[in-house]
Amino acid sequence: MPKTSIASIRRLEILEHYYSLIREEGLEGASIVKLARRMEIPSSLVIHYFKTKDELIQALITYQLEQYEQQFRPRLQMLAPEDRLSAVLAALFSQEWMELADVQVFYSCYPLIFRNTAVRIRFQELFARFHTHLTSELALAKTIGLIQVENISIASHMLIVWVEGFNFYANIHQQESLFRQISTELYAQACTYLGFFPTKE
Amino acid sequence: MPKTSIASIRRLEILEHYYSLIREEGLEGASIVKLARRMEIPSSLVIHYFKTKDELIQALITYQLEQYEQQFRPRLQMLAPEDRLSAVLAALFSQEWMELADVQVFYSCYPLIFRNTAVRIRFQELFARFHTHLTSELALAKTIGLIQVENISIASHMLIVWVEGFNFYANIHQQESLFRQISTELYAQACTYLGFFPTKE
DNA sequence: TGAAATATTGAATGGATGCTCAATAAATTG
DNA sequence: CAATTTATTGAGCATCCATTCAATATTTCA
Repeated sequence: MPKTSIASIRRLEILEHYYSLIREEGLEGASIVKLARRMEIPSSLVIHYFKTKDELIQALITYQLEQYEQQFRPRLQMLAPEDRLSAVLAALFSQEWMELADVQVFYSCYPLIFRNTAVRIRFQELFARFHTHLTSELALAKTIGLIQVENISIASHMLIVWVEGFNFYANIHQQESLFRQISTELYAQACTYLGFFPTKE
Repeated sequence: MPKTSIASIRRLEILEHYYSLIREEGLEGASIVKLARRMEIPSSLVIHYFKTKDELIQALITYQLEQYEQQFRPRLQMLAPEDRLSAVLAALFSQEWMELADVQVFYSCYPLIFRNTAVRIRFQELFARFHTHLTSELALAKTIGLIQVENISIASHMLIVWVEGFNFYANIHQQESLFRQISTELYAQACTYLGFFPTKE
């Protein structure tokens, strides 16, 4: 008698398969029939758990954004306050960060914000939380005199813009050397902007 | 006996309708049948000009990226060298700039870079040209001592990252006040980064 | 244990999709 | 003008799609 009923297990199973299907074939290539075939269940079972395709996509996005957030949250909370900020900044522009969410799925869902209000709101919420975390991180750093920047809320927006722009641009080029050049420069420029001078070791 | 044969006219007509169809229904909702219905022609005529759907999408992206480029090119070449850079920078983070390409179409096509090599290359080329223009703009500014930044090639990459990140982030929020705040800050920070101090009027 | 609720199946529906094909109309060119 | 190429049409095909439905199996719980 597990608290997680069979229903929630199945739903999760379906979402995971849907996720990997989209990863391989894109959002437009991922149909319920293909999904069911891949799981070796009738498509009607999928519909049993998600009444319509829109409901499935909605759940997929929630799942995907939760995954993303669950991964970046711990990365923002670690270490002693002095080392912390530089670690956070380095993480933001790292290869590792870019692979938090599967880019294929993430960028396939993104254009839905233009037609699907529910999706737009989910993205807004995600980035609102991202912004909150960054802001409290900057607040901490400012308290102990690590950074000088005046408006930490705006500074957080700036960091997000840089991270997202970096990901967007890097995906197009998939070129190791350019990637490193830009990420290094972004890191340095972010430090300057924040008025932050990490003690090198 | 126009040099543009009836074929190229038709092809363009089809692409324009396809573009506006995607704008309304997204890439996944835009089928050849719907496209033909909207143009009041049989779908086989569409196939006559674009043998497969992939060919149609390919042409659409070329068309879309050309539109985009034809619009930003003139915006980067104007005015006297002294006023020019600040105008360019202001343009990059403007509402107007964001509307150069239809966001719906642009961001719907973007995820194709992950599975469609031809699409990826087209995006690479577009941004390569964008980068070239920006770099020569910065080179000019540096020659006349307007900016101090050392590596103008990297600086151009940075500008692109900021522009794209800004667009990505702004689309999510569609909130006028936040938009203005961030764009103002980005402009200021870009000036600082470049070592550029526009003479205010 | 037995009744009600849920999970699972498989067949079926109507509609859309990408695309083919053969036929006709129009334009181009020798 | 005649021959050939191109543009346009409409019917048709196999396939896939999201979703429905009725029937059966399994689980839950009183």
